[in-house]
Amino acid sequence: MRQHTLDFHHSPCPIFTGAHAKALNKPMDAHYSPRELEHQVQQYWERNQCFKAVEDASKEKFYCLSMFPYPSGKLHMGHVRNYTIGDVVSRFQRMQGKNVMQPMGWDAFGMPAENAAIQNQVPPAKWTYQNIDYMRHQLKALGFAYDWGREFATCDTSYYRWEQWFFTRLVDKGLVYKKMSTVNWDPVDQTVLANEQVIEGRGWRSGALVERKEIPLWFLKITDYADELLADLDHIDWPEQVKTMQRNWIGKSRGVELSFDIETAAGQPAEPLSVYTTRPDTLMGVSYMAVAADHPLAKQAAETSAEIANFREECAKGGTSEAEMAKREKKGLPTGHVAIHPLTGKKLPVYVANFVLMEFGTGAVMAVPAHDQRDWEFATKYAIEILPVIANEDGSTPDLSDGAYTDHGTLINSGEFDGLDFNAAFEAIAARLAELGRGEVKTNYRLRDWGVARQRYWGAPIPVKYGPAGETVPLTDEELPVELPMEVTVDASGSPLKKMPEFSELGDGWLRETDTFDTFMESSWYFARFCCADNHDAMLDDRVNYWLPVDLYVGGIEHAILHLLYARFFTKLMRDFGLVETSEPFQRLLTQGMVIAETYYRTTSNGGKQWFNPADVEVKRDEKGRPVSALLISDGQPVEMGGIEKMSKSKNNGVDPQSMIDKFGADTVRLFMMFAAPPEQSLEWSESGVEGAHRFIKRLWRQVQEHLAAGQPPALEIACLDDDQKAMRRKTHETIKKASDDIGRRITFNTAIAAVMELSNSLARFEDTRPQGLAVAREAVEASVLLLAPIVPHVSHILWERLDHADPVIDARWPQVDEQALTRDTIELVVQVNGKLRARLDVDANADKATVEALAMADDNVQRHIDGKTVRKVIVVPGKLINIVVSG
RNA sequence: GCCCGGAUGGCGAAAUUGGUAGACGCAAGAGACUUAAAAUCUCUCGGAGGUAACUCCGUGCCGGUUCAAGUCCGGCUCCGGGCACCA
Repeated sequence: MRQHTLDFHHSPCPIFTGAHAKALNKPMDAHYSPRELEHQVQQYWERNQCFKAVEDASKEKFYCLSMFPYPSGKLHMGHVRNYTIGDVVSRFQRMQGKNVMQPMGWDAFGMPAENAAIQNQVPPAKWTYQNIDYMRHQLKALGFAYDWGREFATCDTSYYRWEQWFFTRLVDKGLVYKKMSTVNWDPVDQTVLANEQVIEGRGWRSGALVERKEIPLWFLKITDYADELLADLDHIDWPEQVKTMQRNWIGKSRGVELSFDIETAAGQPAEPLSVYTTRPDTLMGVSYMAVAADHPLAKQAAETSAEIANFREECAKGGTSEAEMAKREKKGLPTGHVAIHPLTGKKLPVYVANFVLMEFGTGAVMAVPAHDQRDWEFATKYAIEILPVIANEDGSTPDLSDGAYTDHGTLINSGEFDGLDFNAAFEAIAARLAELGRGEVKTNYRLRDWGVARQRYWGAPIPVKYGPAGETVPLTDEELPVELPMEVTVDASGSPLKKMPEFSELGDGWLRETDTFDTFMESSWYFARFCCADNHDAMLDDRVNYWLPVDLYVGGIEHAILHLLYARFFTKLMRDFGLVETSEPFQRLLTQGMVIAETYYRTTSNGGKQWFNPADVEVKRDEKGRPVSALLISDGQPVEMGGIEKMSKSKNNGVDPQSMIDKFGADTVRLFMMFAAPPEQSLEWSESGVEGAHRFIKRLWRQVQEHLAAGQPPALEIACLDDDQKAMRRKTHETIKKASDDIGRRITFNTAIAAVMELSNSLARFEDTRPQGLAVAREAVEASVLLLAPIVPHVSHILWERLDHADPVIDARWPQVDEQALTRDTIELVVQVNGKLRARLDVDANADKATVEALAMADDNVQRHIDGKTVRKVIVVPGKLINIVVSG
């Protein structure tokens, strides 16, 4: 079954036997041997420190950054794709003459290290640094043009000490505060769980029903910057979809905050009930109020009602994630309290409901079931009045039997406000409420402040201490940094810091904070630290203002909101402290798609699924090449095809980049990654696709060798070329034009590569060995090598050398288009009749409209389709097409 | 549930500003070379009909705008990303 793989290894055209290593320096290598070649080129780069970046005010800078990896063990294909994209852009920009900086580091704090520690009894620090060593080695094997001199890991004290220092400054400026917040509590393991660790409402290790628990936590005032975060989106070159997601996340809205007087069930006094609405125009349609289980009114009702007390307990069960809350069945109970409508005096029932949360807004909502879908569902379920107050576009009363009518419109059933449109009604009702002292117009944000405290060990300690009299004090500069103890034992019961008096007790009754920072804190400023990672006397220095903002940031779309928003916020904080000049960290953003692969499984006896790696499976195809079945290579028995999914451990469909590098070389892996799909789309892994990429590199290699063997070409004499030579030259320059635009502007490497493949195919058919023929071929060959140099840098380095260039290809000038070479004598015009293709004409490039029209009309096939019909119109798109519109 | 995307041959994709649907590659089939295989090279390759010229159909589904729609508009379906403690 593995025969073909073995044959591949033993073929007479070996790609990685050692036999040819010595031959590399001779001009006539028959074979392409990536292993030796890549190693040799990588050594050249390292020896000459080719990618060391130095500030140089005389040159235009280009800071290219890929999202740094979490050191989970080894690289996965998503990393390889991410870093290849960044590397291609970096090398391209260097060939444009820019001063390029491309750094790399490690996002080293996080939960997986703690989980590994629990499983393997290895301290998180040791596990992390081992992983970093292995993954660094892998990155080097891929030939990325990094300035390794700037490398750091966020778990280095020399990094996180500055984060601690900056946090104490934020405390001083009042940008940090502590408040009660809800976390997932595992009552068995007695520990706080991340949302990821809550599966269907239960703790992933203990299986216990998770409870919501309130604890005091540290917050950063990101909401102070909400307006700026929103406005500055207009000044950065990010994908529109990402900007839209951030706008929606910030969720700026204009509404009215108003209050309803309350008559409590037991006659106790109660504060007026405050709510916020973006639809004050529907105020006359309010038919009930809903409050959160933790709202004072609900607590009050629970004192006299066992039913409500039980309901409140039920609401405290389950995880805290918004998705889980939103999917939960909407339930509620009447509290017995009555709210008084501020304009009509109408009595409205007050419900306690599980979909209203104390953390959001005022913890209460006014419900208008006629014009809000969620309110409609709740009202329908509990038989509450549904009163339409907004008319259909035609003025009729909306049909509410299937759901709410949520569009804006003219008011009805609203007394004095009848006939007003949305804007007029908004203003009139807001004004009336203000007049009565019952409400005011208010701008609200969906964005909430950033909770940065984690009850975990493997993170940067929060630099705060608590005094015996209840004081909360940030640590002084002399007390910093707070070093995280490295030799610890981690178990499932939470952070060991809490059990380490040598860490937490400072004497005289003072206690140190044992919570650590959210790991998003580290990833919110690492791009700035890369500019001056060797400075151990300051967080940042002047060099940041040479390099920042990052010119291109490359990473997964999954970071579209949280990481990217926090990094933008942090940049604005640093700016306001005079640490950086820029207001935005990342000028241009490229969000790359996932790497996906086919999955294979067998159903086990207990009904579960056993997943098999694609490398261990052979696919059977029918005569059309359609996959029909798959066999496990080891036992020859069938397996099921489970569809194409994101590469993951759980589906066992991950392909190890290392095995592919060993088998085909880094250039092949890079080429395949860049060719198989545009960067923003998901990329399906295909080993035969990789083989195809490998074939292309071998063909290019051979093409260059054959060209060199044909002899030294003379200087190109453009005036002396015949038509075939001109056509070949036109193809070369068309390719340069397209590839430059594709790589430089569009960032679509797949089409750039396809264009070079076309050039290579044209060149293979161009068998002109006359002196000027060789000169034309030389231009084509050199263009191919230069255009591919950012993508397959190792083989390009060698080929460029063979083509007799003294300077390395990394410093070669990007090829320039000769516009003269692009001109054509004739062009192809398409002729349509009623929009359907009927003929193609070769016409003189300078032919006028009348001539072209006459030629089109004269065509036999066109005549057949317009014969006996009336020509109504002729549309001519110059240089492209003619459409003859006929009828009858 | 809410927010943001995506869907084109057997497969990955291309078509950049509304103007030739399927470039380039993979798989498959046929052939050349070879004792043989591998490698390499040549040809075919959306579906249906036709000896051919050519014709009809075809970009997830339904409808619309336009001389012209993969592309624009309205309504769906399915798949993916995010939802604040995975990173």
